[in-house]
Amino acid sequence: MATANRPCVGGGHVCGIDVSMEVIGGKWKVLILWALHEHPRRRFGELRRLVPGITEKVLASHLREMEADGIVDRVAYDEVPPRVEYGLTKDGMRLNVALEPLAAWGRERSQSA
Amino acid sequence: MATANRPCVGGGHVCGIDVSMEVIGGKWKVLILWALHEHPRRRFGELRRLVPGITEKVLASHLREMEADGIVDRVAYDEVPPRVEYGLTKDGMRLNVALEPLAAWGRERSQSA
DNA sequence: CTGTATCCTTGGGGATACTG
DNA sequence: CAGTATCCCCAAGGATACAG
Repeated sequence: MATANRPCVGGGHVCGIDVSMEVIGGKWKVLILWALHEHPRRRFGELRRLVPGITEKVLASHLREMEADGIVDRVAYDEVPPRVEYGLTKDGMRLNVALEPLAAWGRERSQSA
Repeated sequence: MATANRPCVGGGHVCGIDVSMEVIGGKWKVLILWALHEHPRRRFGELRRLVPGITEKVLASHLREMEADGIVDRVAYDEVPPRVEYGLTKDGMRLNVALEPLAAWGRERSQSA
């Protein structure tokens, strides 16, 4: 999980924001998080439609990274045709909650713009 | 200020997180925000030291973007040698507050790791 | 349907030198 | 001190084709 090479210290304690930024740093990750929050347990194809503009390759790689980071879990059903469902882990849900104030800030900002 | 070309809608309302992500998207921006939060009204050179690893060019361009986004304000004193101070605007402070839960999430995560 | 495999492009950021 | 000006690089993403 590639530790940050930036100290990000102040007054002797770590700020922690850099850790979070690495996890949500991918171009579409917060959007995937948001989609999974509003539409729990979504399939690959549905996710692709829920995040317009993303390509299959990027969606797949982002999902794998998010899985490795423990914020998304993947359940593959052994069927034909294949079926896979993605959902948020507990930690992913907590991340989403932690993201809410930031989202609110963005919403206020686009309103007053 | 380059509007996102991503809809980021769900259930009919905009999520807003994409707006925020554009503002804090630069590689070092959250660190600059954090530094300015812990050390208000800092000079260019001080900031450079407070954010170890950043180059002058990138610090300057990030500061300019953050200024354009209205989260940082720049005060130049007409002296010799030149002296410039950077600080957070009201909106920048609110952004920092909105970032705190995310920072907490990151802190918890590095602890349990 | 759920993905890989390839190939290619772009721009954000790094290194360095220079200036008012 | 507080920045520009250049040049360069590379990894994150995009487009497209193919596979189990």
